[in-house]
Amino acid sequence: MNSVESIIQHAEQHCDMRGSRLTQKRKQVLTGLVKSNKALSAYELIDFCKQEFGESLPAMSVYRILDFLESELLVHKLNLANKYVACMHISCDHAHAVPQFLICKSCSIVKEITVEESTITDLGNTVKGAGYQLLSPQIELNCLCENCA
Amino acid sequence: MNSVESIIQHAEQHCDMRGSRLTQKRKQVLTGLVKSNKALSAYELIDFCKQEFGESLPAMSVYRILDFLESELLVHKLNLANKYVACMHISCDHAHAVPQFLICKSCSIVKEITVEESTITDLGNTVKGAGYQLLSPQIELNCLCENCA
DNA sequence: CTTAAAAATGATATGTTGTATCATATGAGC
DNA sequence: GCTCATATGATACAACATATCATTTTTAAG
Repeated sequence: MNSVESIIQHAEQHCDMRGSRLTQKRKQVLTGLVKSNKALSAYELIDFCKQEFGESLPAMSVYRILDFLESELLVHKLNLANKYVACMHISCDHAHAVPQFLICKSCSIVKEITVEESTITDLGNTVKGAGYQLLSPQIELNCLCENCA
Repeated sequence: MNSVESIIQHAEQHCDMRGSRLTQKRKQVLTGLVKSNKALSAYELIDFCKQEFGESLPAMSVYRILDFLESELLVHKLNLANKYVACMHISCDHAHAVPQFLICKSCSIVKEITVEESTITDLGNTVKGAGYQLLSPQIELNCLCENCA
C-alpha cells in the first residue's frame, strides 16, 4: 500500500471515529490534494477528479466537500492563495499545534510547519493587547521555495 | 485642516520627494481608504469615488492606482481579505518595521501594529530553516474586533 | 421492507476579484 | 506647439466563490 492510500485510509478511520462519512467524492477530492502534494484551487480539483476518476463535479460540490474536509481537519484553506492543501498530519495521532504555512507563490508547494510555542504566545498576546480576538490561528507567508528561488 | 486632509497632504509631499505624482484620481482613491478607516476592496473604492466625487473609475484604473499607492508604501494590500488599507504611518517620517495586520473578518476594520523584533527574527529563522525565502514580510491574521466580538 | 427525515450532491445562475489588451488622454520637457 | 512617457479608459474575460432550488442517496423508525 502506497503512502497516498495509507493517508486516505487514516482519514477514513478519522471520520468513522467522529461519526462522519468520507464518501466516494470526498475521498476523490482529498486524494487530489494528497497526491498533488501542493496547494490546489477548487477548480484545479475539479480538473483532477475529471481526469483521474472521470467524475464531473460541479464547483458547488467541490466547495462543499472542501468545507467538510476542513471541518474534519483533513484539509487547510490557504487564504493567501485561495487554494487548499491536505493537512500534513492526517496520519499522526496527536493533535497538532498552530500551523504555519510557507506557500511558494510560484509553484504552490506548501510547507506546513509547526509554529514555535514562544512565537504563538507572542502573537496571541499582541492580538489580545490590541483588543482583537484571533479567529483562525494560522499563519500564512508568501514565499519562494528552494527550487523556484 | 482635518486629519484626512493632513494625511493626504503628507502623501503628496512623500510622492513629490520620490519624484512620482499623486494625481487627482490617485488622491481620490487614497482618500477613500483614509476616510473609511478600514479595508476596502477595489470595487468598494469604485463606489466610493462615484459617490464622493462623481468619478466613474474603471476597475482596471483602480487596480493600477492601488498598485501605484502600494509601490509608494502609502497603501497595503491585505491578501487574506483581498482588500486594501491606507498605511497607518503615512504621516510618520520614520520608515516602519514589518507590519502585522489584525483584520476584523466582520467589519474589515484593520489594526496595523508593528511586529516584535523577536517574533520577526523567529519567523525569519524558521522560514530560512525550511529552505524557503520570505516574499512579503507581512503578517495577516483573521480576527474579530472588540465591537464585533 | 418501506417510508419519512436527514445528509449529500447536482444544476443553474450570478456575484466578486482581478487581468489582458488595445485605445485614448494628459502632462513635462524640448 | 511637438513628442514622448506616463496615466487613464473601455471592453472582454478569467478565476474564485456562493445563492438557491432540485434531486439523489443514506439513515433510521415503524
